[in-house]
Amino acid sequence: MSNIKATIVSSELKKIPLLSSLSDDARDSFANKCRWVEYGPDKSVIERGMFDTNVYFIITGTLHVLNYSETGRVITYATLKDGDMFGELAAIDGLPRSAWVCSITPCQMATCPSPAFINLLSGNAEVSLALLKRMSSNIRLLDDRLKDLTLLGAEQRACTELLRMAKPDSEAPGGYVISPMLTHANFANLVGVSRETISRIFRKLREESLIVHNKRGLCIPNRKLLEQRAFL
Amino acid sequence: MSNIKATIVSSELKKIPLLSSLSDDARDSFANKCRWVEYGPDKSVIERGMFDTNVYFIITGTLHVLNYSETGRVITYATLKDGDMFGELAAIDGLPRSAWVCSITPCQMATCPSPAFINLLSGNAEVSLALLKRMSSNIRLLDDRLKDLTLLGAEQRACTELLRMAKPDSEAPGGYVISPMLTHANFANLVGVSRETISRIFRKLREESLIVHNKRGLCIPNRKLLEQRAFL
DNA sequence: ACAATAGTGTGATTTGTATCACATATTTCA
DNA sequence: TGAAATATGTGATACAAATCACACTATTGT
Repeated sequence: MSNIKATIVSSELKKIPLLSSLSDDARDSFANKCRWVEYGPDKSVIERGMFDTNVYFIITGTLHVLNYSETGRVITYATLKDGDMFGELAAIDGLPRSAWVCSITPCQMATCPSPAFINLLSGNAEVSLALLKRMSSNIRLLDDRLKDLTLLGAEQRACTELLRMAKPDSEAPGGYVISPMLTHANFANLVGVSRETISRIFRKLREESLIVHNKRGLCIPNRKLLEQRAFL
Repeated sequence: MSNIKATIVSSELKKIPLLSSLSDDARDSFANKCRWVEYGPDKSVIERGMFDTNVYFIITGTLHVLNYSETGRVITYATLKDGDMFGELAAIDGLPRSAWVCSITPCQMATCPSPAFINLLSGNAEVSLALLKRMSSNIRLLDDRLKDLTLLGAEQRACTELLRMAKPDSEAPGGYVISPMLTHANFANLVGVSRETISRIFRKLREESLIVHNKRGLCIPNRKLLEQRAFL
């Protein structure tokens, strides 16, 4: 890779929170170990069971982390966006990939081989700690979803997931939005129910004005009310 | 804490795989930051929502990591044993505890405050990396269980969990054992089904000789057969 | 050795959610 | 602009698993 390209990669890597503690020099030299990769929409970046160990840093684009059953049903673990990373598990433990990662939108990413990543971690306690934090929050989320899945019904889980995804709405004071909203089918995979069930649940929530659909996505006018619904 | 006590703690900490890369000196000085704690059986060590951030290293004893629903139903995430650790999430990110940890048998543990643990990680890339590995395998397990829960039926999940828990049987060549076996109720919480359903599933598996109960616990004479059952 | 407690087995019934089978919208792009 | 492809809405039915209710069996302790 040319130095010019590496310099470009390095400046793009500034957008990755995990690497924010690196000095310019350290980031430059790490960027030298990275490759620039681009994917179109609906492309598979990582496939379950493969033995590659590269780490990916998302500069722009959206991807889904998911798994299939033999019968073709899907479970979605997470939606990844600009600034996120993935592929760290295999890079750390060398085991085969545990899930698929597929691009939704076109994606630009920097990727580096496992040894370069391990080397980065060994030499930078701050990056190491940042990754530990990332993985902690990952585990907390997985714990929560596992709990929801065994202890809650479909409607409660759907509400909980809506609350997790909602961000304060800049255009409606006090309100929350999910924008852009996933398709029912995708949301269903995330919650672990059928598409039809999500459709029925949303109808009810809409009838009670707990959620509102518009062009911006899905709005939650009153978060408290939805929380009440999620907890009983 | 007296130096004598710290020395004892240090030698006990040798049993913790996570700390195995530490030199005697480094371990001694870390042991100085630790406190020795003991719990009887059925005691709560960590409670969901609490803001303490201590890390625990299990010298002897067994504990369960779990969560309750409002209705009293339980989900068990993991069983921890000698050499394991817990409490690292809160120590790393400072957030409230995400689950309960309860002693099953009497327990002896070393515990240290979050800053001492963070300090240990910052100064020891090897320990840091070992923890990253531990958390990676944790995430893989959670991913798997989440997948099983949404994509598989109760019987398949029960078989999968049996396979996960089984270890090669030293007394029966080629066979596997789970020893000691959990109660049906506990196993049910782990798999995310009712106790009665586990009872019925075990009856079927016993009728087909896929599992055998005896005083040592639960034996799996032919792992391959059980795997077949789990995958269809 | 006995009662008390904890764990297990099994039928009958109810429940939630998947599945099937369409109708109806909405978006995409030729 | 119209046709194809995607996404959504909704009833009817099927089914797996929870729940309820109780008998039975081990384990524990005094």
